[in-house]
Amino acid sequence: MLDINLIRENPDIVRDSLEKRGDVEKLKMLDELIEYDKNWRQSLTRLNDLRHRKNMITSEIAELKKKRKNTKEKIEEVDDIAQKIDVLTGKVEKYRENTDNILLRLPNLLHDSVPMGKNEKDNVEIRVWGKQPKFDFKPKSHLEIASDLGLIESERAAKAVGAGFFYLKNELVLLDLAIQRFAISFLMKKDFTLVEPPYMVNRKAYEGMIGDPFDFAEASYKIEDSELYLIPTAEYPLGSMFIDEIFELQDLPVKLVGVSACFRREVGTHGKYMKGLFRTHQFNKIEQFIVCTPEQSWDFLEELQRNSEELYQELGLHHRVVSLCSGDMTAKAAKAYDIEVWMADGEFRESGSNSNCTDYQARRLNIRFREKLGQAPAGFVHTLNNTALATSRTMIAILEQFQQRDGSVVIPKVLRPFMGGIERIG
RNA sequence: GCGGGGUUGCCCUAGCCUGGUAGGGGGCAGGCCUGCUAAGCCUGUGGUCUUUACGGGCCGCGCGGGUUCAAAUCCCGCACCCCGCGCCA
Repeated sequence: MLDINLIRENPDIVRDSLEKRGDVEKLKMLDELIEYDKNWRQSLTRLNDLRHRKNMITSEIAELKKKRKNTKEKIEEVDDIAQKIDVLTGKVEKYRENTDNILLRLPNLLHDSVPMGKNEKDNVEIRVWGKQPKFDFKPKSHLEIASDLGLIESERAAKAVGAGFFYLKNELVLLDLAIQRFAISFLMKKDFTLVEPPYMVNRKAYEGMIGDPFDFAEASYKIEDSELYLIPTAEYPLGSMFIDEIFELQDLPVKLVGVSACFRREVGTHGKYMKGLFRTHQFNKIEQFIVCTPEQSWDFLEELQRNSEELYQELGLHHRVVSLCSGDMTAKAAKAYDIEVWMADGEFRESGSNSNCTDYQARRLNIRFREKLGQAPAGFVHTLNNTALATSRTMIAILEQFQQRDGSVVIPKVLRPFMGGIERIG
């Protein structure tokens, strides 16, 4: 959520950012918001005037009562004002509701360094690491590899659950776990605190983290008969751990590594790449999450990025880093990098995403920090989240990049200690 | 699931029975007095509106309703926390 004061004082900054995102609809909403806010403030002033008059008379009544004098006239007068207050209150609330609804839907301000662009085609490649694997045979897709090795059941999953779910078996399960253990060890060495969060959050937490609440219904799995939702990423419960908290300066930054399953409905992704494990309703992910001061967040964005890239490098996976362009940026992010890993059909595809959400989530969730002990909070913290490794997409890359002519797959050295020394599957 | 206790500003706490300006302490900030291991005193302290505020107003006691001229206080509903009991892998 943006600071309403920023919108009042510098609407052009907000407008420029929305134009850069190419979000015509939100530009219109911004103008509406400014109008609603103006009306809200005007009618609030009038309402407060009426309340003031009512309070004055009320205390006069208290005085009269003390002196045992007649209060009938005053009470009639106050009844009259009370009616006007009722009417005006309804108006004020309506204006406020309208501003709030729009405010919640406006995306974060973009950082100056975000490249201009319309969609993912305009993302800017920053680095490519490793060499494209060369095969002297026709490489298979991960789904073929895993099926041929008896490591995956998709048709049976469709019977038991539905499309987009999978049973993993034997070495593929071990690989999944090894990827998680590897990423966890790596990040714990870098002073991240390991957290297994709840796999469900309540509505306030979900809406606070997501950005535009409009996306909410499409993104979330709701638990029937409760206000609980399956998490789409550990980021959600990690961030909402700190709802309404005030951090002391010396307790920042908070560096967390979350380990969890993630659940996504993937509504509205028709036409996108769907093959095999790439887009599933459930997958496991190791997530980096940071809470810090506004001064620290841009350095941490780069630090988180280095961590992710090191993980891919240690795995030996050919990948590239792109800076997301203005049109491809999620609502909550001020700036984001994606890591795209190479797949055997010759494409780089997103396997992780690193975002600085600045104070956008913190303002919604009321997470603040204090500059000095005993003082009132100085402002909102900044939050960042970055995939360390999502097991499904990392497994795709491992299976496809390290496949052999005989159908077997060589396991990256760094993972072997975490899977009982297995060097090769198949 | 049942019973009991609780939720007050940056923190702690009083006020609730018996409705009438949210009081005290701590911390923090500023000021005053003083001068020797220091201490004392005063003022301020949340959000918001008033274009700016010397100022003024409104809101704010877990959340949402209700009663009332007036609600932290009374009534109803809900959430969360603590204790005990029950159930449970």
